[in-house]
This record gives sequence, C-alpha cells and structure tokens, in this order.
Amino acid sequence: MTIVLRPEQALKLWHSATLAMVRNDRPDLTIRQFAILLTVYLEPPPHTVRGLAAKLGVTKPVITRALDTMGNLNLLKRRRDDRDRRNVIIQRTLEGSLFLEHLGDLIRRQSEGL
Amino acid sequence: MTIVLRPEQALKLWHSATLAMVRNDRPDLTIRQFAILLTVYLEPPPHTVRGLAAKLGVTKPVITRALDTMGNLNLLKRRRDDRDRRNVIIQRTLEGSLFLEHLGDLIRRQSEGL
DNA sequence: ATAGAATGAAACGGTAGCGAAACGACAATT
DNA sequence: AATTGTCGTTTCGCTACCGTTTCATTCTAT
Repeated sequence: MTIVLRPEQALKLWHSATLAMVRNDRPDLTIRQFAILLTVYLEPPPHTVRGLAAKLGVTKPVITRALDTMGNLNLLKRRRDDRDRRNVIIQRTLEGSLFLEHLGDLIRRQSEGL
Repeated sequence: MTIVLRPEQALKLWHSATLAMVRNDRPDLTIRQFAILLTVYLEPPPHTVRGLAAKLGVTKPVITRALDTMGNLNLLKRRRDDRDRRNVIIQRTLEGSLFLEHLGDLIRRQSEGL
C-alpha cells in the first residue's frame, strides 16, 4: 500500500515532530547529525567516514565531529577496520537503537492526528 | 481518511527528508528554528517572542536569536505591535512561504517511496 | 505622577558547529 | 625500500548557538 502525504500534512507532521524534539530536554541534534545517524541505522553496513561524507555531500571533518558528538551521547560507536586499518567502521549502539525507536514511534503517533 | 505511518516508515521518511536537506546547499536550519518557523506558518496569529518561547519551552533569547537568523534569510519578519508597543509580532514572508511549500513538497515526494 | 511589572533585545562567557588546510598512520605501487 | 595515495583526525580562524543576566522601553496600577 502506498502512503501519500499531502504537502500540508507533511508540514504538520514535521512541525509536531520538531516541536516534540525541542520540548524534550535531551540535547538537540543538528539536521546533519540526524542524517548521519539514520543512514547508519537504516542502510546496510559497513559505514565509513568517507562513505558518509560522500553520501551527504559534506566534508570528512563534518562526519568526524558528528561522530565525536554522537559518540559521547552513545548513539553511535567507532571501530577500526582490522582488514584495512586506515578505515573506521561506524556502528550502532543499543542506546542509539532505542533513541530511533522512540523517534519513529513519536512520528507515528503524530501522524495519527493528520 | 486517517494516515498512519508505521515507525519504520516514519524513520525512512525522516531520513530521506533530512538527507535531502543536507544535500541542499542552503544553510541548514536548526531543529529549534524549524519548530519556530512552522509554528508561525501553521498556527493562527499573532505570534510573539514570549508566546513562542512558552510554546517551545525555551528561553526568550533563543527566540530572539532565531528570529535574527531567519530574518536575515527572509524567512520571517518582525513588526512592532501598535496596540502594545512592547510586543513584537512575528509575521510570514513570501520567501518563507515558498521555502515551506518546497519543504512540504519534498516530504510528500519522499513519502511516495514508502 | 510614580512605582512596579512586562516585553524583547543586548551583553557576557562558554560551547560546538563550519570550511580549509595540514597531519600522521597505513596501504599500495614501483 | 622509497614513493605515492588513501583515510580519518586535528588544527586554524571564524561564526552561530547556548543559558544567564542585565537593560531600555512600554504599559499598568495606584
């Protein structure tokens, strides 16, 4: 079944989702951080710094910094690639999974009000 | 007709939307700025600094700064309230309307892929 | 008229983001 | 073994955001 949101519904959904996220006392993620986090969790591994940078169309330091920040929040973790020790593999965490689970549930609940 | 997104669909939608916004060369708005912008455009006026601060659960300087930034981007404008000159009324702009129209359309297009 | 309250902005010090450039570690090439 | 290339990080100077506090302006109540 195909779900098609009308633009106005899409905006309302975005509105209530952002509003809920702001009202949370958790630190806000940037749009870029969200894009990285969701890419890691929704797309097949492995994920590397340069791969994410290319996918998002940003420079590598942007990824490094976002990984620092979200790593401190335990939303993601880094691991050296043993097959090529230049690479860093970005991996999910339990806390990150829970965080996104809650986010998905939040958006779903908001979508019921459309 | 009620539209209900499953959590996984909600995350995919959020993912593609954030991805598209990052890949844009436009400056990224913060989550808070989005919440303010959408409140102004989707909820009935008048909108004041203190009202928005209360609605979002943030301090007034947060609103003032966001209005400075988005005002420079022509996404919003300020006007003194003539009935009570302590108040500032936040108003929509043509450019802001177009911006949100495109955003709504973007999310709608992404929702077709679910 | 004056004291008090309310409103939004400005000032302050601190933190975190940005792009560009340089860097160290590692791998591949010759 | 030496060179060249790749990968992620670090550094640099800068900008924007944060919460707190202070301020000027304006309204309200006495």
